[in-house]
Amino acid sequence: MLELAVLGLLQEAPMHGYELRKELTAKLGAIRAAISYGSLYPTLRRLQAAGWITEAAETPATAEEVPALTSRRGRVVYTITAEGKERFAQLIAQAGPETYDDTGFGVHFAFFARTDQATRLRILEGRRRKIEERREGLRDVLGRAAERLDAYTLELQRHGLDACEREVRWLEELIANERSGRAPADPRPGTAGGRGDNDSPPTPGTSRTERP
Amino acid sequence: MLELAVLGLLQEAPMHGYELRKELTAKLGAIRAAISYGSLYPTLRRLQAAGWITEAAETPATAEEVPALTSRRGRVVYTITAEGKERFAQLIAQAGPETYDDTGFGVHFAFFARTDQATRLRILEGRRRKIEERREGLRDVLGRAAERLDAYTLELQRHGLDACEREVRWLEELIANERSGRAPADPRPGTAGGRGDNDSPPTPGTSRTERP
DNA sequence: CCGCGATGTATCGGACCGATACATCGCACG
DNA sequence: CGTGCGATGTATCGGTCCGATACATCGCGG
Repeated sequence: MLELAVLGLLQEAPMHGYELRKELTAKLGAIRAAISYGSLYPTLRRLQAAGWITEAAETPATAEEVPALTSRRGRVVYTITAEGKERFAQLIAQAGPETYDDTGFGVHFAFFARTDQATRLRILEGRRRKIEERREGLRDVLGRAAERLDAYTLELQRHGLDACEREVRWLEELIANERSGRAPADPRPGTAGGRGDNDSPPTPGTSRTERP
Repeated sequence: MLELAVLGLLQEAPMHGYELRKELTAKLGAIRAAISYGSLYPTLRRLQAAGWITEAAETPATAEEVPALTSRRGRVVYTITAEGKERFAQLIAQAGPETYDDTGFGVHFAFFARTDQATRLRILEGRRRKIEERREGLRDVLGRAAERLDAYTLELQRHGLDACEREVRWLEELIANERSGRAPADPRPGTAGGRGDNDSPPTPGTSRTERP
């Protein structure tokens, strides 16, 4: 999951670790607390070993007059490679079971602007299915096993059930929007948000496979 | 977290691994998918090594006529020890930072019936504080950094913000109930749910309508 | 009688987290 | 003028937990 997120962010601009973490936190703040350096740095090393990103020590050119007395540790800037972009496209398009759990879905959703419409639809529907299953499980417990459980546990289930129902409704809305070729929460096309580098045209009918 | 959950469940009855997992899934279904055996069995071994649970192979006494031909692997039943109960009480009472994250809070809440009122209040307020912080973070992003983000990411943040606001309201309600000495979602005492083995009297003063 | 789904125990590699360590920089406060 | 503190920045280590996998038994329907 982290792999996908890092690749996605570096596609927007080269960054160093600290910056990456901040951007990650901003982009994924809705679904997870803040990613740890204990995950980030090993992931960066892994990605680099695989050839999907390159690492370049920041040396401001005119800085060699500074002696190596304190062995200045410069920032390390990571840049995505062509292979990395391919890898990202592959990861974003293929949906495994982990694509539909809370974290996995959140990360995929956060990069929907770089995802073609067919895949978006597939992911939204898969997520809906999963949440519906969870919802049924909770309903079962609240119905059949209610007398076995104490009031607090029951209250927890009720709150969870409510959250499920709410998310299903949210997904329904997104799916309907997606089918009618509109951007999220954007009743009329043309106003489509991201000025800048939105790869995939938000309108339907398109969705060609990739570039040469 | 798993440690706390296992200790809590075994306090209700001795169980074997499979059963434990099912109960765990029922009790915590609202907050996490289903715990993996890859976590459960190592945890059981850890708890046993610490002396908090004991492990007993199930041998139905009148079964020695069955030869060891197939080396019948019996079910292993785990029972909590006195030290284990102490450990559980200690874990449930002390609140670290991990007590307030999604999973940690869920597990603590699921055992609120075995938690004294002061601790319940402390945990609910700590959780509220944490969610309020997350909410503020999301509001910041939606306010200040909105133009940097694409429409999908924004939509994700909105949904997350909504969930935060909802949870804060839920917590407020629970806190108010707690302060007034009522069971959750139970406007009048006397109906107090858990008939059975609730160790800690649910509320001060009220609700001693215990049935035979 | 055979297969299949539920019951049941167990391990292994890997992802991710929390704590910790250490170094630099700018600026506010004394 | 210095000094200390919060932000920036890189990095490791131990430990928890997950997903895949393996293997064995049992009851039931076809």
